[in-house]
Amino acid sequence: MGMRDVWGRMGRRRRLRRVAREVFGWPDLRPGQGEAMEHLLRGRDVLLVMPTGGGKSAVYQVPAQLLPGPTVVISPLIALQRDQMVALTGRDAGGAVMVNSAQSGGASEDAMDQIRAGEAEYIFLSPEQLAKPSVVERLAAVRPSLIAVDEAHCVSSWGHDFRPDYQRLGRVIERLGHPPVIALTATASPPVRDDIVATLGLAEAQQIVRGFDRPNLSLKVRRFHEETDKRQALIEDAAGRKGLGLVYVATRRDAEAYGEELAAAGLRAASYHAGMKAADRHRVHEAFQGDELDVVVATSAFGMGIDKPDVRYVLHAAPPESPESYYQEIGRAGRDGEPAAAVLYYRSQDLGLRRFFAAGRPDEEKMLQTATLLQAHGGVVPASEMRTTLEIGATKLTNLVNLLEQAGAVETTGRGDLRYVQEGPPPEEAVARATELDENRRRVDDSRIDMMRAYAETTDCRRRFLLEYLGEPHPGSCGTCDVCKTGATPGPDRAGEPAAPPNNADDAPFSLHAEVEHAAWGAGTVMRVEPDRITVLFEEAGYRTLSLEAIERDNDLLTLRPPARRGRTRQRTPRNKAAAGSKQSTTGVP
DNA sequence: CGCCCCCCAGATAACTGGGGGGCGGTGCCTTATT
Repeated sequence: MGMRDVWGRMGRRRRLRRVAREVFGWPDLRPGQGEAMEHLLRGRDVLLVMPTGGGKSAVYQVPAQLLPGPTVVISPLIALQRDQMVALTGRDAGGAVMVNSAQSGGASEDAMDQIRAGEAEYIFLSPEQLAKPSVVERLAAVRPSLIAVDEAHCVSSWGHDFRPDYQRLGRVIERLGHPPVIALTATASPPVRDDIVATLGLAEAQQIVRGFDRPNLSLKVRRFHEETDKRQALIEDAAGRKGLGLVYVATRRDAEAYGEELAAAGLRAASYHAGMKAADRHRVHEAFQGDELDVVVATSAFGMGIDKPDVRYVLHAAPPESPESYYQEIGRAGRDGEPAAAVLYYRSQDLGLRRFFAAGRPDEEKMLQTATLLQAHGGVVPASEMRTTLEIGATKLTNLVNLLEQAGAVETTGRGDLRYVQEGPPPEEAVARATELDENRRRVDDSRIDMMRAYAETTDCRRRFLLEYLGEPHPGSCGTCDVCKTGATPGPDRAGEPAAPPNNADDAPFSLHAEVEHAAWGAGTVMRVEPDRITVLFEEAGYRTLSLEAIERDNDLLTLRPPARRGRTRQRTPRNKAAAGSKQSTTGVP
């Protein structure tokens, strides 16, 4: 963007410091914060990956004070919008408002009026609000000077089907004149970062990634064959622990069942899942914050926005769908820097539920109908009309439209209406293309589940596994996870197998993060190197593990890609910065 | 994909085993009815 660089570097930093101090009461900027803020003032887009409690919100709040127009904050949960708005209205920061369905239409109108009149600096909304052309038009008219996408990993994890309006935020950003954009998240592996940058359409985004390592978190996996054994062991484990804990389960039913069993074992236990009444959920949340509970048993519904420093353990009764989700969930323990435990109670069968969740396919019949109707019509069709004709809801239609758009068959007008692309492929072909794209995505999702299995069954250092998955090389073993401590995997399948020695990326023919090309699976990046095998993340086939023996046998199977041919840009953060950030984050943030 | 539950058959007195159906997560939003 062509923002004039009216301030020199030192001037910018000084101004940012002053605002941080005078408006927000922060004595100084933390590592990573100042750098990200400066990029925004310079008109650049930023992707910031920083742990919760590291001061992510400050990174958009402070520059917002120095930029001329209002700041649009896109946030996935109304509860998060509310928390942040309340925090801002307590300061002399220019006012904050929100627009959502939890408040009256009048309140949302007032919010818009305040933004228009310059009486509010920050406006909080969900992606679904921004799916309404009227909302986007009104925001565009007040020329926002900054857009913050909070919990940006949702763009990647929820955009595909659950909340498809995330997939459309790139268009919204364009319609709002593409001012500087900052995407914020606590956990994102390199491919997820790329996905966020691509989906939001960030230009030359500066990626600022602080380290992920949490040395005070001990990692452990306990393997079981029988469900009842696993259950009993988990209950005994939790009942014997001191301090506050979280137990993550896969189903609502298990949230209730484990909650009851832990209560019977004498703990102050509460269940939490999305099927509960809002008032009950709220009460559990309050009790958790207020130290009235020993343990919360929850589905993945519990966690976003939580920043309680003294959680001492996170037990998983079942594996989540990816190592990043796992890291996100265990990262809620030990934020105070004191020792905390992360234990996965694992049965390979439990991955079945995750495979089921990942298996959902788009409705091809409705997709074909959508395409056929639009092409036959030849003109612009309002989305609402299409919903009525097809008898489907907004979520489903947005999903189909997203896919058809990616297939080059359908486009949306500025007013949010639908139109068949001139010279676009015929409907049958469009559906075939869209289906293939969707299958690609499912293959990658499936391979993430495979990586979760690999974590649970690894005979190597668990910390290294997670950190390398997240793109942070970790030479050597941590010495504190269960594998490092026992020198062998605790599982029944591979008992007795010696622990793998630390890898030596320099000697390996394919080193960590090398860009490779596979005869059948195409382009990929080496994500993990072990003595006898490597794991590659292929752009279309997902994570695949290849034995070095097979690679040596067939010279054409896997080849290095020359840098010029690399399709996608990986991490732009210099290594030394990531390492410096890593050291900072180990101090723990209360 | 893997489970739980129900039903039924077959054997046997209060059981067991097999087969089939249904279910399983995350949150915006809207809009009509108490």
